[in-house]
Amino acid sequence: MELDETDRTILRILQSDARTPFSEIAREIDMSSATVHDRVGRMEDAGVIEGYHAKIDPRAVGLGTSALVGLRIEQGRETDALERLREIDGVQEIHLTTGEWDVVLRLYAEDTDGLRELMFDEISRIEGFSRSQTMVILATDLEAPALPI
Amino acid sequence: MELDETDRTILRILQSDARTPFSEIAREIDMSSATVHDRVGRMEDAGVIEGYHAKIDPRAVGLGTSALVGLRIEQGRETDALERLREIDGVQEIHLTTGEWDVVLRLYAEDTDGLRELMFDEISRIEGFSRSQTMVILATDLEAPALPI
DNA sequence: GTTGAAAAAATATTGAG
DNA sequence: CTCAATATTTTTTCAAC
Repeated sequence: MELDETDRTILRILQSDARTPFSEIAREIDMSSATVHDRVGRMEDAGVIEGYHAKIDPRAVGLGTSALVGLRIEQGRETDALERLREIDGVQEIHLTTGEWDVVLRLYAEDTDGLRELMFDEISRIEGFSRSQTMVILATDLEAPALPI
Repeated sequence: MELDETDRTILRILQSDARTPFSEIAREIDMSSATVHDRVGRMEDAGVIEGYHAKIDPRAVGLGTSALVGLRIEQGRETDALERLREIDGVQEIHLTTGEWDVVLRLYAEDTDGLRELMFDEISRIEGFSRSQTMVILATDLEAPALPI
């Protein structure tokens, strides 16, 4: 789908606040709210807008500990291993990467003990990983909720 | 702030769809929409809900390439280096970690050339980094927009 | 594609238990 | 904290350009 500058402005606004009324967006882009409604609908249909999500403070829900985990997967076991990773509660992201690791995970847990449980009782039990490295996130300095559109 | 099971259910719903009408949430938790309104407002005020954001497909806006970058920072240069990193367009996340790297970044760029520009023209120019490793994300298998509440 | 206006639906507010 | 009722806003639809 082709996006013009108006579409991109709408995306910027909805990225920073998904609950901005269409009427307010309409004022900012100097068009009617019916147009905003139309354009947003088309971007939703086209998959440009994938969804609207509340951002929750992880600590507030008892998930104060996070980590990045690099994994090496033995050849031929990729599909199975990934499928099992996907099913684990606390595995928030799975990225396939170039470089030292084949896969990098982002984990969330209650505390370091929860992290240990995730690593030893869940992830380590999956066959196919030859090596791993855990990087505990001490602090997140920036986690921009919006892409630089 | 103390969250009861009702609050957590509301959070789960708003995480998966931030635009769910309060009336529908009310039906699901079997309370009035005024109560939902009240609880959501209190969770917003308390910072439990940090915001509502549209999730945009990065490829649709020309940001089809992403990478993780590990960095080592020379002692004493942490504050300055982080501040400059924060200002760079395309640096989406900055995590301070234990282990091999002091800092791990998540970058977004148009393509591999944009990634090179980010790395060589922006990040490498910042003083204080002694070593770095770039892991290009070939694919993202999972990127859950919701925490396991 | 866009618009204004009407209809439908949702949210914000109020007052009371 | 919760609710019902009311007031206000927003979303949605639609005929017309």
